[in-house]
Amino acid sequence: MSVTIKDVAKAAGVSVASVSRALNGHDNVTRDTCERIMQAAQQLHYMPNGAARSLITRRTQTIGALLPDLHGAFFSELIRGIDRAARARGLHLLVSSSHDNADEAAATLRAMRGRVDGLLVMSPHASPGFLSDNLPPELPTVLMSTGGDDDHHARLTVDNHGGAWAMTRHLIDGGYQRIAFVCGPEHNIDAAERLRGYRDAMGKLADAPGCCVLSGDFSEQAGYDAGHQLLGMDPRPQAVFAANDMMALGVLAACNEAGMSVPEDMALAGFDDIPMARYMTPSLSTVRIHIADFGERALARLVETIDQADDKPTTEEVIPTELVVRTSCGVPANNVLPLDAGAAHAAADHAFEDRGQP
Amino acid sequence: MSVTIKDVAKAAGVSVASVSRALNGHDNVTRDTCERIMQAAQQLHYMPNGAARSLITRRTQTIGALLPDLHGAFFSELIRGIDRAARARGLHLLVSSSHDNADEAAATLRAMRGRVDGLLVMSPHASPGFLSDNLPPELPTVLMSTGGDDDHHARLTVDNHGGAWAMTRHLIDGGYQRIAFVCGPEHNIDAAERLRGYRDAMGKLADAPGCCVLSGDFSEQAGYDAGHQLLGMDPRPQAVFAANDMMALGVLAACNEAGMSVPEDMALAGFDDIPMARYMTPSLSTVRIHIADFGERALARLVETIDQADDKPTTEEVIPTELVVRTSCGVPANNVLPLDAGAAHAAADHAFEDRGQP
DNA sequence: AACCCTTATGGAAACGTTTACATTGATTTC
DNA sequence: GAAATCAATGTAAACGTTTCCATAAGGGTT
Repeated sequence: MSVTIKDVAKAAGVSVASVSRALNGHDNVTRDTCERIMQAAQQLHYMPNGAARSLITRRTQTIGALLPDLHGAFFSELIRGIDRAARARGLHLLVSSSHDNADEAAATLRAMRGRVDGLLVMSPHASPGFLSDNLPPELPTVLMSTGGDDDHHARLTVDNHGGAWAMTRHLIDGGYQRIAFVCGPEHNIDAAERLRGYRDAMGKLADAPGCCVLSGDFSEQAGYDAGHQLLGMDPRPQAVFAANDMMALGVLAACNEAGMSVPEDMALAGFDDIPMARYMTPSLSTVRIHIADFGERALARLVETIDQADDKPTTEEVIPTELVVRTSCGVPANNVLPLDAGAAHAAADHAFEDRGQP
Repeated sequence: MSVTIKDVAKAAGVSVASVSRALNGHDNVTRDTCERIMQAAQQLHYMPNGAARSLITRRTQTIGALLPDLHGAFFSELIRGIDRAARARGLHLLVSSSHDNADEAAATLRAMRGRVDGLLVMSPHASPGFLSDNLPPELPTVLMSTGGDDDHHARLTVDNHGGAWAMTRHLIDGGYQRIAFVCGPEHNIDAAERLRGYRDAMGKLADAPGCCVLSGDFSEQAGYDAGHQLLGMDPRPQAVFAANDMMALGVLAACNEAGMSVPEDMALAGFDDIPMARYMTPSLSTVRIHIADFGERALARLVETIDQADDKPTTEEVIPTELVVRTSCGVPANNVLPLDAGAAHAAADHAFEDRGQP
């Protein structure tokens, strides 16, 4: 069996209590014994058992993150932010992806009890009651991009509505009239808010002049399909606003395939500003979310909640978005009208923030 | 305080043993009491404490992953693979990034003891002795892309040498003679192997005719810098092989900025085949690693190790790589010589595997 | 020299489970 | 009808820590 604190105590000729004190850096232990203990521990390759320790300290130094998925540029960035903030505080990260499977997500959530000090939950798929049924009570939790009327927990959301509104406005100001929108998944709260932003900017009504809404699911394939549909329409839309960048990529592929050029024949915009957006040709106009900041902020918020643990202001915090105008929308950033002058800017935002590995 | 198994026992009017049995689905408990217990548990919102449970069962249903970083396309894909395999087995994932900080990595490693059933370690930065000093003994571990002479643990590596060799050969066969190579970080084992593959293909000698090695660190910025250097050389290299895709991206940016076109004025190749590679213009010729498979395989291997736990074959497994010829290298896939015919293929590998979210 | 105060150390309880073992009561078997 | 078997349940030990409390040993201060 593996070596425990008792073995160290025996080897150093002291009691387990002293070993524990020495190893945790308490001051009430002699220099001499302390050294003897350290030496014994090192020699035996002793490593304390985390489960036993956190059983009694009621601290795990770990936070759990339940995300809908772990894959893709968005989550990579999100995890980066969460990890960065966690590391800064010496916390570990227990990640989990639910992949729309509610039962599995529930099981995961229950398994978290006793293993984490707090929970970060992103569950954009509306599912009333799910959280209140399955969140361990008494466990500090921060909800990210999550719907529902749960008001016991702090909540962070992205300004999807504002971002979509701004982009739509930008396209309108650029002179486009028939602007199509490609939706995200049906019951996704982010997707719904983006659609609402588009609609509000277009003039509230679902059948406002120029309004045209296609379904999608945030996947590139869905964008590609939507692109095909768009190209076959009779009064063809002049611009397409996809609810995320991956779908914009799909639309672009469909356009290229059909020999239509973007933005000349069809303007294009996305949402998220994933790293790829600025490398595409044409570079993609999009709505930037500071995704890593989002994650970082959420973790910071969670830690606050853990530290107070009593009074919960349960406020909602909104992460702002930012319009990023590149070439794909055919409209210069300063909102001038001409549709053909959009090829020269966006060369400067070539920030080297990425570090590929390997 | 939060509700424990005792509370449930009291509420159901039984002993804690019965509650435990009922909740874990043992068969030796009456239907009647079982129901009563379940009901009490549900009503009290009881969730078992993972720390207490794994303290006695010696199982955590969690595996730890220590990676150099969590960010970027490569790790995103790797985690996807690991997560997929873990979920399939009902295992949780405790991730951690070491960011080259040895002390921090050591602390993390020790903190894993008692919290995980096994460990996945990727530590491409050569550091002899580090692992043997800090890996919890008796803890099943699989080493990924990790050097050192540790022969107690199973090991998975990528065929970096073979991949780099194949790409270099491809460039040579395409008619290029002066082929430059942009290195990865100095003490990185993946990077070293890729360099070795390049050298071997070029003719072993560091100063073989046409050989030209520039330093780098896998970052886009390094590629950009290397690109600038390359453009200033007198007998300018005809082709550049970057040790990873991100650096290739940087080289491309430098070329574009200088008005040089790829592949006409300078051929370009990368390594990894990150998702972005096929979206760039020109699309990037690269060496594909099935990264997700790599992760999946590593986890499978770890689970095997955990399950046997006694005899350790401690074998090494090599993940194959695959040459992906697109347009940036200016050489068609079938190795014909002309340098100017490389613009029409690679349109078919447009696989919709990605699902951006949101 | 008796006192108190401080400091180092050990003993043992506690954390919330699971499980080996003991106990009970019912059912079968002769 | 008593003995033997069996299923359901309870009791208590164990897992490896931390920490409260008690104890012992110094070290000043009267």
